[in-house]
Amino acid sequence: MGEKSEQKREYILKQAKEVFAAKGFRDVTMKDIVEACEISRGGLYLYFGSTEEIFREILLSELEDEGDDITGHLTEDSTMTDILMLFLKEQKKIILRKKQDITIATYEYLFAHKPEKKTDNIAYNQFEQGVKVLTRILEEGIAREEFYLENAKAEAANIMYVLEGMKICAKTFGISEGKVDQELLYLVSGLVIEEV
Amino acid sequence: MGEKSEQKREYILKQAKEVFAAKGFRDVTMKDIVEACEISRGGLYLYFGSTEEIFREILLSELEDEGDDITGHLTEDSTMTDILMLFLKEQKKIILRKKQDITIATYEYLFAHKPEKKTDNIAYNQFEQGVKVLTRILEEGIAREEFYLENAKAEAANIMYVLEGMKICAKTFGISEGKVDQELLYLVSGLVIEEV
Amino acid sequence: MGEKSEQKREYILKQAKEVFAAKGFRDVTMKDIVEACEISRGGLYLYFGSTEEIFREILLSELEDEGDDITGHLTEDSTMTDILMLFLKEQKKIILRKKQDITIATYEYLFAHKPEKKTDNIAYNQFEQGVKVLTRILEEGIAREEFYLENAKAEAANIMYVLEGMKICAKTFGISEGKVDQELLYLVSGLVIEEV
Amino acid sequence: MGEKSEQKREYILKQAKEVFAAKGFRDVTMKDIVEACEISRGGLYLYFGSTEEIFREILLSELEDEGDDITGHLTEDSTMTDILMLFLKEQKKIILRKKQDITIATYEYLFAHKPEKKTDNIAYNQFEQGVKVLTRILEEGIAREEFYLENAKAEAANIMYVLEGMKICAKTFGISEGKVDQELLYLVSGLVIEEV
DNA sequence: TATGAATGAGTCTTCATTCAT
DNA sequence: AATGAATGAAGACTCATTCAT
Repeated sequence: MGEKSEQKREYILKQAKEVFAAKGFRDVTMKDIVEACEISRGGLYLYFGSTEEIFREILLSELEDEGDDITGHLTEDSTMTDILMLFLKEQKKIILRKKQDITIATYEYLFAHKPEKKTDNIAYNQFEQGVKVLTRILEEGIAREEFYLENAKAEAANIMYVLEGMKICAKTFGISEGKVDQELLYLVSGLVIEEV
Repeated sequence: MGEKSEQKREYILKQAKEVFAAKGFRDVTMKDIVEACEISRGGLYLYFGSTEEIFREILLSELEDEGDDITGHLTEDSTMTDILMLFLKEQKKIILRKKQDITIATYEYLFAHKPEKKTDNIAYNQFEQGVKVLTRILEEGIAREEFYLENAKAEAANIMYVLEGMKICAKTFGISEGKVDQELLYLVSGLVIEEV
Repeated sequence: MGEKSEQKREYILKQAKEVFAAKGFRDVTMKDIVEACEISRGGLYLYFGSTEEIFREILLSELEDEGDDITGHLTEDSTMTDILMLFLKEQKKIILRKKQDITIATYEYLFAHKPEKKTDNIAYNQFEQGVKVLTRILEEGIAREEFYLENAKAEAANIMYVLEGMKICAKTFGISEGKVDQELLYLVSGLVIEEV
Repeated sequence: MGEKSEQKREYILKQAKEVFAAKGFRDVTMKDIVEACEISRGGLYLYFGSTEEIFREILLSELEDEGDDITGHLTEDSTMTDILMLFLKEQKKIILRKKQDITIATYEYLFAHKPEKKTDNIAYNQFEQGVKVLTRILEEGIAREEFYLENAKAEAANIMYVLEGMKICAKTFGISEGKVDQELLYLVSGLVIEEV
């Protein structure tokens, strides 16, 4: 059999995630996770060999959970501006979330674990996925004459950098919700063709 | 006494900076620094009590080194576009630098050391300083009719977020110089009034 | 779980006691105990967190071992003088013992660990316990007209101070067995009603 | 020259005594004394090689300060009971003193520094000196028919043990002034011939 | 004489990891 | 599968003592 009880595996990841959210990545020891799971030291090693391994798993499952939310909305009859706003609102939630937030742990992990191939890099994939989704939204918006833009892809990248910037700022010195709203509004206002 | 030899103090900071650049903040031990300085364990403790203390000092001296570079140019007869480009070029260097780069160490340090007052936070001060400088440049550019912009301050914040975003992306998955140039160009092109 | 193996716990205490008897309290390091037990550094910390903790345990078990020896004899048909002599002989053993003697360690420990409440103080309890036992013996002796005394409790306290005095003298400059006998005899001779 | 400046030597001993009174013997480091004296590390070593050496000196000068106080009174026309009370009052002060009290430091020192010859032992000398003084007082009292006693020397030793006992009890668990008075009164009441 | 920077040995303490049961 | 006692390496920190000035 590949991996003992799949159920227990999931349980460990769930508990461990809370620990990482609370302590970041570097401060977490196997002992912390053992205690959070109320299992034995040896028991944990049966499933995972290190905090790195555990965190990588958590990160991958996070990546799966995200994504396609927006694409589902692309077929609806709402305007592209609405959809863009929806996307940004989702990002805002990520930027400001406090509970179950492994953002700092993720940065700490990434600083210490640069994969050989860029495509193995979770952060890269997440960024590129964002650019892709945004590009689709913007292009469709241009087609529908909602947005005025010459280069959808460049704008998409630009927005993603802003979002990344706000994310790291939120974690290093904190940003108020007001500031985030203000910035997101500024981003959108630059795109939308104002009705006369 | 000004705390033992000021010269040795500087020497330790210099050597330590290299260690932090190479290993980040969390991985660095007092032993690492002792070895890099080729002094005794006790000798280091004569000057600094912890890696935190050492890194804080490095960070503060970094902060001093930066700053007013640009403001000096404000009186010259170059165009504001030139000055903006100069500012961004400086930022580009920071984003892409490999040598003596304590960016990752700084993030790691900040994650673990959130000061009570926001104004004590080095990252916050650095960000706000950037916004201020940019705002001055943009406002002057607007006055001189080089830039077309309604809200200089909002644009300044926007640019700073983009720069922060690129900085963290560079450290988590790497950005090529080309990408940075492209993005910076995109930023500027949105501002400048195109000559007919 | 009753904290790992109770057997090993006892073993550590036994070995540690020898170390404390040999070196006093202050000179003993966790390393000393680790070596005396032939276990690993981390292994010791599994059971005890400090020399203080270990010594406290030893002290408490000592306290249990002592005590009621004498009271058991109170019902027998021996004279009270016999019983008093028995008590003093026991004390003499304590004063003069060399092997497994943690007296000095105990003083060192007490100097450094004064509990808030007097009733938590092991030395106080030991002293008061002695006074109580002696008082009972003396009172019974008075009742049986073996001893001539006006204040049993005061005499009990007096005897205890003498014993404490001899204990500390034995440890600071040494007392010969002859001197102890002489002093104890002097104590008793002052109490007993001489037969005509 | 034997020893640099005698004045500085005395100064160091004076400052050091305060440190020992505050921290006992074992906890005091050369650094503590350096700081208390506000001299340099090397400077202290010029005069003394260790805390042991310093403390020994303090102890010896203490011994000199004590003593003959009482013998001076032997020629006066006060009763021997008065003189005995005076002696005990002096001892009471020692037992209860809090300020400038190096009693604990002395015990700690003695535990670790048993001299070869008993006559080199400060504690022994102090004890024997006490016995001698008391014996003289008691003998004179017997001669004057103030005290009823068969063996002055034995009683003297007995009293000294009681005093030692109270001293150590005071330091390990504390004795109230009332208790000390009570005990001393009990001691004297056993000696004095009651007037009819 | 006097200074105080520098040394390095020694202790404490924590953790990842193993392994007998 | 699971347990948890045991190990030992590694890092932090302090102090007595020396030595160039």
